[in-house]
Amino acid sequence: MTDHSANPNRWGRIPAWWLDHPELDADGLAVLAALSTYADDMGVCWPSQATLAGKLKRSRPTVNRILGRLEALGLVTIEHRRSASGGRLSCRYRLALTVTDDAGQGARVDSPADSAMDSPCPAASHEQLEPEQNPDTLHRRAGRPRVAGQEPAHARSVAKPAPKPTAEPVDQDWTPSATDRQWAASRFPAVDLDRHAERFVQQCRAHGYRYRDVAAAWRSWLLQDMTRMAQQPAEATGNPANRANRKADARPDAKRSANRPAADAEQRLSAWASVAARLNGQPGAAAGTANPWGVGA
DNA sequence: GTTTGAAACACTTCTTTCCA
DNA sequence: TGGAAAGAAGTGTTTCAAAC
Repeated sequence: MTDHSANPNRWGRIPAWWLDHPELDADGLAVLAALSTYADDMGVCWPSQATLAGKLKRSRPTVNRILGRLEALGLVTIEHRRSASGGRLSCRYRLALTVTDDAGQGARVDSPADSAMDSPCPAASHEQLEPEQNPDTLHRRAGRPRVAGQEPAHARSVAKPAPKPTAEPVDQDWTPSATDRQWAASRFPAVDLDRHAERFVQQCRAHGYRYRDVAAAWRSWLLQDMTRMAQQPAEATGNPANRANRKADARPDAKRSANRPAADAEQRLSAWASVAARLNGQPGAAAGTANPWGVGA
């Protein structure tokens, strides 16, 4: 990610649904806000606890406790890092920028509490992910011609909101269309598409996931599943021992459960699928990321 | 009862110092 | 010059007492 942590002019992005979270207090929001100023466009950053404590004028243990609560709420995913030689590094924090079933817990961007009178910005201003946050990027943006749908969030706040489809739960009988099957078969000919689609439907219904474009969401799941299988064949087998050993190796004194990686992957999957669905609903809205999942390409 | 901060702890790498 | 030992530095976690 771009290292702009030392730049005092950096800024962060705070999803409105964080404010609607019933269990997120001021301290938690402060830590999330601090993290967001370090995070990249995917919400990933790795400031040390000491750094966060210094910025927030709190002690390091206090920040650590708040981070623990945020992780429990699903608002941030904490990954303990080790250097190549095994040394301990600061944790990597992944912010939950989009609403997932685990992290949302009743909080919705389109919360009933947010009437039109309470919303100074059009809903569309929540939608776009920023490619970068450093001032250099802002300057570049200011000097370059804009493509429709690529305006930064603060600029879009005064733009006319684009109509967006309503997110709907995945139908029990949903199956990929012929076009979707052709698309999937061309990329992953060895995959049992019916089985994958069935698992997708069951997972979505089990967690209450809602999508504006179910097909795009399924494509995103498929792409991510295949990527995971290619990168982590041992974990993809679902062998608990492998996951436990990997975690133990990464952090011997950890007390966290061994199934964290699976939960992390599930959360990321949901978030990415949600974003992919929205991007698919707004062609060319990837803001320079060139449609990272290739969905709808 | 809850929240907070100080202190101590464990773990590792890196640097410095000493000695053969 | 090279290896071993000691100390410093940086990280996250836990405990405990004080304040609210």
